[in-house]
Amino acid sequence: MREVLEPSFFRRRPDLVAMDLLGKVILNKRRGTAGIIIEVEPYFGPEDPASRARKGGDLARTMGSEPCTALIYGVHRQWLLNVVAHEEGELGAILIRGIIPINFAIFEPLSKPIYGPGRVTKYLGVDKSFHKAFLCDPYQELQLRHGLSVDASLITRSKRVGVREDLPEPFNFKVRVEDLKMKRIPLKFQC
DNA sequence: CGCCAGATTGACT
DNA sequence: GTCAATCTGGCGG
Repeated sequence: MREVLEPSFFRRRPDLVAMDLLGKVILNKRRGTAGIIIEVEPYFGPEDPASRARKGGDLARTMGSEPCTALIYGVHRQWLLNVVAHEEGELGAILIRGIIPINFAIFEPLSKPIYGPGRVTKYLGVDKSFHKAFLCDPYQELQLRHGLSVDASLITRSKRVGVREDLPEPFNFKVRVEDLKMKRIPLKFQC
């Protein structure tokens, strides 16, 4: 447990990956910051009116790159952290919108949740330099690791935040913090 | 090359 | 409530 996620985890439909990312851990090894993911949004290919995939260029190319690659989207003076996720030959990425800061070593919360994709990257110390980093590699500075298991019944769905033209289905996924069972888990390995 | 819009945030009227 | 900062790609001249 608590190891990095497998790339195959991300080789599925972005909405399914998004839901399963809730409870997982994002870790910045260099900075020593980490958080449990509590809010995400999937973005799909060109059929998704809110997706940067339809714009082409580097963002669209990155959305089609190796699943588990970081995609850093710069907008309005924020860096937004996404993880590439898609089936073979498709495009997709998951936006990380909320975390609970944790002490990774003892796996305990450090503070109230952080909501807002720009605030998440600011807390974690993620910027453009992490663009295209591979997050399923234990030797990378930025990693995605296993964390808590979240029951599907505890996931709330709503429309994606801040998009003008959204898909008919609600694609914002959240877990309520009080529904997360935090328990002390001894660290089996050092990182 | 200039200008616009967007998956935002925080400061200020 | 309003405004502006800043990154990227599309579009128009």
